Amino acid sequence: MQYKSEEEFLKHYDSSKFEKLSMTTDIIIFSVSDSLTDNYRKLSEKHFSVLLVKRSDYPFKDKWCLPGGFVGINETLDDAAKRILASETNLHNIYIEQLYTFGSVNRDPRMRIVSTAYMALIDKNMLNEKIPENASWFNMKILEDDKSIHITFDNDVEEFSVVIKKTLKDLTTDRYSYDVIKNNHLAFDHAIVIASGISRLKNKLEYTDIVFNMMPEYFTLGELQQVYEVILDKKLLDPAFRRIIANKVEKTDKVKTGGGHRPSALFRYKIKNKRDKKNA
Amino acid sequence: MQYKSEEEFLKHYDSSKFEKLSMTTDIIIFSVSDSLTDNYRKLSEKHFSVLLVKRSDYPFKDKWCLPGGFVGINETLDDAAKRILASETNLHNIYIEQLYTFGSVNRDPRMRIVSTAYMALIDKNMLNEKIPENASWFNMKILEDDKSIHITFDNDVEEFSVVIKKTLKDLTTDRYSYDVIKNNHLAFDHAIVIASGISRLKNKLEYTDIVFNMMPEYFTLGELQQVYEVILDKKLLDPAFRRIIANKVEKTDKVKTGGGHRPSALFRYKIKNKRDKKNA
DNA sequence: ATTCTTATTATCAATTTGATTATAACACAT
DNA sequence: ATGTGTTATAATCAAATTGATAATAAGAAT
Repeated sequence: MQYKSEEEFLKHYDSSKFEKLSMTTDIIIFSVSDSLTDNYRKLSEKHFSVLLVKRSDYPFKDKWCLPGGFVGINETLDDAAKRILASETNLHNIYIEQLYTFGSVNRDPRMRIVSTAYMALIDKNMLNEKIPENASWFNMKILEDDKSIHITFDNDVEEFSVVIKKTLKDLTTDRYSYDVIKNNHLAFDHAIVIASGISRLKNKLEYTDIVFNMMPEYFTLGELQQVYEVILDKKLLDPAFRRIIANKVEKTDKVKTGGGHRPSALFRYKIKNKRDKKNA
Repeated sequence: MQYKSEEEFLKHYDSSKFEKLSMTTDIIIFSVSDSLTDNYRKLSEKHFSVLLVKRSDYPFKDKWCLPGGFVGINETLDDAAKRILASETNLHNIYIEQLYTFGSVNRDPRMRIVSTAYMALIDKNMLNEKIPENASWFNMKILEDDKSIHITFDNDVEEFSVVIKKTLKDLTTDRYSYDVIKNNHLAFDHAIVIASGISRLKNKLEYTDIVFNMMPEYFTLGELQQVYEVILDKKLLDPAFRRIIANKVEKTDKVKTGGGHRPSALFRYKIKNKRDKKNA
């Protein structure tokens, strides 16, 4: 059949002729938390943490999963992600970026569901409002090598771990494909989604200022370094770290005392001067 | 209603209760081509090129677009991308990676269609089989600054350009959102899809070996440098380039003569020694 | 043989990194 | 008040990397 114009074509268009599926978005909400390690001296240690939700219904009843939900027919993917993020945290203006779209056929036992994963970073200190009843922050301990990723999740009530095998997918870009080896507590393919998010975040830590989305307005360089160390799972040398970070932050006249040692200056993220290309 | 088990739940599950939509994949197939600049001396110049398809039907009849197609209900996104890639090039084992999922509501005038874009890189010399009748390679000339991207497409028969405005979306990661300012020849939101692909490729050129997916087995360092230069749209200093590339390639005993100057050695991509972390 | 052109290596200063050591200043114990 | 432990912060210096320019190489054209 021939149409004379785009308008005419669209008027007769039968949208039912193509197969349709459902889409969801899942949000990996990362943050760093302070855990008291020495109650007496009020020393705290930073942890890399993720927000998980306990499933109350089938499928995967009682397993933990990422906050997520269906994408409305008149809703953009970004809007769906922001809606879900806001419903979990009551926060707006949060850093969020699209991560990857997971489209294997049987990732959901109910039906064909393609899910676009997003990664959000928040400063937990902003979380005045309570998170929902069925949600919980889990501290993560990540051990990664060429072959596998081992993530331990801990929310003080329960602890579990997942093990993911990495297989080099492409030699030129060092991309890996992930296979879950051990996972008794995370629903769907969310172990892999989280692993992908961790990988993205680790990479972006090194070449962007993304970390500041997880920091409060004022922080010490030691605290900032701890955040890098706990996410990258490696110790950094102080002087090298300070050199790298130096032109991204500015010293304020505030200090943090009480640590039983020399007080540390509080710094603040420095809004980049666009003319100064070296800050990029 | 309460179910006793996951099996029972799934047996009664009504998949029609959620809104459904269609998904497509679009593939940005990038390559580099040699264009003769001096017929007499057989001098050629490299161009960064992309494969476009002319739409024969509505919507966007007679406009150019990326090769793409609907994702089958029992087909993974990756499989759909590979299927479409193979249908355009008759090539398998091509480098392909997922790029981004475009999910705005009205990106297709027919109905709600979410599209996951993939980027593929090929060496055009491998293309023995002809590309389809309605497809064409376009050389691209890319001019980019902080504010905009200007891409000129040229396939020797026609030439057109698109202009895209960049708006800084996030300060910490220098992410931009793209708005099409001028576009009379590309269908859908494919101008933005292509711009996103170019951005991804430019970035990956600098920290991966992705470029070798576009190179023949044997190449001179001059040719390789030209590929970098034409994609990044800037001149590189020879010694610096050679230092960076040195441990990624190995010299063979073949040479390329006939250029009216000292012959150049032919190199080959060196498979990385996994123990040598410095090559990563 | 001379000249042109690009290939390839050499050279060297400038800058950036890696790593260690030195100094600062608070909190606590004596 | 003094000393000790702890982390903060700066200073130092060798090693490695980068930016930039100059020097040499070798086929092809004249």
